[in-house]
Amino acid sequence: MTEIAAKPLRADARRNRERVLEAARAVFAEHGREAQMDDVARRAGVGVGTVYRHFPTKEALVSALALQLFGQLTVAAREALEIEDPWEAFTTALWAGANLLSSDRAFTEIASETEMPISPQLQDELNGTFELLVTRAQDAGALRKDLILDDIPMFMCGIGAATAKPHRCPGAWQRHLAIVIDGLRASSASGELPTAPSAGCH
Amino acid sequence: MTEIAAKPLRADARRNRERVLEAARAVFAEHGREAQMDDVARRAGVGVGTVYRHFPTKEALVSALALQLFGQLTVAAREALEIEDPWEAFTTALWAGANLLSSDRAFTEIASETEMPISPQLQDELNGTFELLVTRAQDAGALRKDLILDDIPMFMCGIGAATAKPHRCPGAWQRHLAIVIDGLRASSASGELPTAPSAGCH
Amino acid sequence: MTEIAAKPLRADARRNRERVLEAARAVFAEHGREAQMDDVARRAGVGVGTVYRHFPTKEALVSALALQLFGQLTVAAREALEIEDPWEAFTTALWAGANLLSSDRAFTEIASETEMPISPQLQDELNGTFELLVTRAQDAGALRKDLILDDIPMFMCGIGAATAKPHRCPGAWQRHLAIVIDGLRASSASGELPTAPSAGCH
Amino acid sequence: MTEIAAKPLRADARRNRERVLEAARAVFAEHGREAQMDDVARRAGVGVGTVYRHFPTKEALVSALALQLFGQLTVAAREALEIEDPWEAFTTALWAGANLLSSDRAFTEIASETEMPISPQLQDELNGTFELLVTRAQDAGALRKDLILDDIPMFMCGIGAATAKPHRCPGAWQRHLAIVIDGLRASSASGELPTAPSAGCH
DNA sequence: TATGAATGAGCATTCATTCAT
DNA sequence: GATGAATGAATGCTCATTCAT
Repeated sequence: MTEIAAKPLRADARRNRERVLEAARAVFAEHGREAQMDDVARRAGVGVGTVYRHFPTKEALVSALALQLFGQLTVAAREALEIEDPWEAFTTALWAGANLLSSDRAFTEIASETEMPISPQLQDELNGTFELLVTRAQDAGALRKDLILDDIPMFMCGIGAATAKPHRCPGAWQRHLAIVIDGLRASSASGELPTAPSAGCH
Repeated sequence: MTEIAAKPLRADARRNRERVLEAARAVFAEHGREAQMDDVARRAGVGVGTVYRHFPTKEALVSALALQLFGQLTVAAREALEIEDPWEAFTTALWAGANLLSSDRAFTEIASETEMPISPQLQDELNGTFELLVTRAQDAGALRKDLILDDIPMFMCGIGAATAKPHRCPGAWQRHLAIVIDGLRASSASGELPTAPSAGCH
Repeated sequence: MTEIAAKPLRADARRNRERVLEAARAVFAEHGREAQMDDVARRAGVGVGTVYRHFPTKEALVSALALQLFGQLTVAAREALEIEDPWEAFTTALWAGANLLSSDRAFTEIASETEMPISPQLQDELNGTFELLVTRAQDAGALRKDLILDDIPMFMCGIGAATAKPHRCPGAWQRHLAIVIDGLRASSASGELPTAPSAGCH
Repeated sequence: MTEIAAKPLRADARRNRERVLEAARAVFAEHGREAQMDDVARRAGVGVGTVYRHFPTKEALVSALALQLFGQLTVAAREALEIEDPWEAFTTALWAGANLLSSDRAFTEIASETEMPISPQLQDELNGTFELLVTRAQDAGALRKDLILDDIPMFMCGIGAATAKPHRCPGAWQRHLAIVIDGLRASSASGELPTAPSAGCH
């Protein structure tokens, strides 16, 4: 009976959490880090107190947003893994990731500023998947051999920046990524990349 | 001697202006837009009032910083123009620009957020110089033909993002740029770049 | 009972709004325009934030104060209108107005500086009421014929000045008004008043 | 010899003092108390330092201004004293004083806020002169007997308020004073004035 | 001595966070 | 649990005053 009574509340709470997250995503996308908690609350149609019930801190809310995005990115990468052609699989994952970033405007800004708050498991899974994508493409002779895993998030950030509001034309980030991908082909490598940073570097 | 006697006060003031600018550069580089005027003042070893005497607004200070950087970038580009080999000239300019960005950490953030506060003349000169670099490299058959001028700042932003504080390893942006440059070779082009935005697209 | 339950929060808020207004009245009365928001907050026993929640700007707070006073003045004038004797009605309104001003010391200063922040309706009502008072007293032959509506606020300001802090003795403004009123009797007029300003002159 | 050398400097200094005072009068007249020392200096064509050399404090500068005005008022009153007809002498003094106030717009504001900084001697002379004017007019049966000396500055303040910038039409203060003067005639008195404040009340 | 650059306390305002209802 | 009013530390900016040149 307690369970029956408890569940509806939980459902309500979860629903509220979703609404807040959704609102936060929209608001932060539009105004970047500068967006205010009150705006999130208003957009979600709840009181600020409710926002704080679910996310004890603005920081925590932003983290949750980041987590969400990385989840989606992981899913996309895993889907790409199912593509047979290793190069196509790899580039598909890149395009998918870039697409995610670009649909969430100010996210790049947020992501760059925040200490990435991903759980180790998610991090591992994401890394693992991309490692597979990279290795397979390299083994197939399509992807340059000197690319390392740590270069990937760097591209993503670059793409994100190309998406940033004020000065880009539509289509800009697609051009950027296309060039980067051309630069990633094994055939494009014009020599070793500089100072490969020590493996686990963050 | 007349010169020394002419503007003794101005000498002091100019010195202070420099100190403020220098401090601002450091502080904004470290904390981004969020840096506080008081911190700039403290770092410069002057009172806030002095900061405001030289830059009537936080915005104005940031603009001055931006102006400075773009000035340096212009100079670097013009120097690169004197290199004979067109491809080397072009890539040298890119490396110089990236180097500037990377030495001024949070500048990317600032640059992305603000309506570029550069004077039209400087803007024109910068554009003109890069246009020359691009055209020459393309005419020499070294640079892919589908690259347009508007792609350049996009790269720069990307590089800047790769420099952003929290998650990059040293050497990361160099790898990023190296890959991008490889992707820019005429020989790397694997087809036309997507949706070339209409020329003057901001 | 429903009423008590209906808006419990609002009740609290409204109470606070009153407290802030009250405090503001006292503080501005004592220090004039120069009074500080923090002082208002302290006097009201609330945080500054609360003051700003109710009045988004110092200016807005001052306006609210002005509005309040003019409201009271309007009420007083309308009450005076019910007195039968036209001269007595008119002078009663003057005394009431002066009394209001004098109980709110620095209001004169505020009133003189600001573009009157009254709603047009209130303005109209106040003007209308005084117009009636003036006309009736003139028609009865008690009030000098050359007095115009625009002279009234001028008297009020004069009275207010007579109330201003530093150099007035208690009772001063009463003497001032008494003399002015004597000067307003039809029988006192020693010739036409100078340059009657064109009617609607502001 | 020192004296010969010193004098020219004194002359310069005095000249500067005049320029500052003049500038201050203009600036304060236009902007009231809010005017800034820098504005005064700029208008006077000197550095702030020079302003401070002559007037150690903003307050002191304002006081000097007030003193100046009271000096002029005293002169005017003494001149009026030479008019034969006692009533005309008295009213002439009033008009002269009002005229002074009205030509120096924001002075009223300043005067009301500041503790009158007149030297006892000047104060005495001003009081003495007006006392004479009042007594003579009363003895002649022209001025109401219940007017006391302390009522005079009150009028002046009232007139000043009528001159204050924002809402008066040209000619307003003249009307005000005309009415007050009519109220001051012995023949206008409709009874004793209220609560005569104890003599030296100031 | 004049100058105007430097100073820094002071003030209006914002916004993340708490807590009474 | 939800609400939104209250809080107050933090921040950009001003301006009277000082002091090196």
